[in-house]
Amino acid sequence: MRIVTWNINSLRLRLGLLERVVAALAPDVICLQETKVPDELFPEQAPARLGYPHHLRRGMKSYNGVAILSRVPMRPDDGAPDWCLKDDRRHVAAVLDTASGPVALHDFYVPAGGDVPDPVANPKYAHKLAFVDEAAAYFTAYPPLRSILVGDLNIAPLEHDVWSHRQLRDVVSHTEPEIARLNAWLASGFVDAMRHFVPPEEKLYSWWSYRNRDWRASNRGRRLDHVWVTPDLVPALRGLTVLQEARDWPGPSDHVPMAIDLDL
DNA sequence: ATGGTGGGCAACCCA
Repeated sequence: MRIVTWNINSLRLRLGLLERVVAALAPDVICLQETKVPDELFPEQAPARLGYPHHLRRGMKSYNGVAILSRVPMRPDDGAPDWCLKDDRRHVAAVLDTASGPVALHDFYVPAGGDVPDPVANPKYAHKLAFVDEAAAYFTAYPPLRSILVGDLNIAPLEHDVWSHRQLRDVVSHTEPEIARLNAWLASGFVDAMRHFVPPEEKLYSWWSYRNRDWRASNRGRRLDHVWVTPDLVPALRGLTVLQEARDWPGPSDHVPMAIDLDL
């Protein structure tokens, strides 16, 4: 089973690149973030045309939005709360019907948090911290089993998840309060599946800003996108592919797609 | 210290 996660930064604008992701990675399941399309304007025929007869979407106008496309049957999992009571379409969950039994799949888009790393001065940063606190509390209260959590978590927790740990200490996405909360969320029942494959002393990024002349030359990346699995699925982990070449495709997202393989 | 580039969608919001 191959599951892809990708912050597509507008589903409608990048349907062609989504097709390219399908050709490059042949995923069984695709989790998207920042679809930026309300449900009533979702391109209804696109998933089936790409080979995904099953899909779930939770979108809104202009901002946020998540979707899961699947080749394998799944049912919606509506158990989670409305995070921060904002109804801002940052999470969709499904239960996948796999050969080894049901597996829960969570697709998250965590608030980016604005520019100023001060929850008093910056409500977007306060929202981000509260969102991660809520998610950690939820999974602590309802310990996950046979679960996969993916998405744009907008936090790069490790020193080598950013191009310069020293220079990003006070940059939102790599601040101590965010990292502490992300670690608490992870500890609520998950293992970092990306770092299962790539040792923590090795640089690993999933996002490169649009605001660089040459993203590859400067390589000022961050690992904002994550794949977590519950410990009971660790023995099923088979591989990780970060499709860095997609950052060079015409009209790219600033995030690259990545695939996790599991023997399910 | 600053501003750099994107998307959505019609003025600035957000990343």
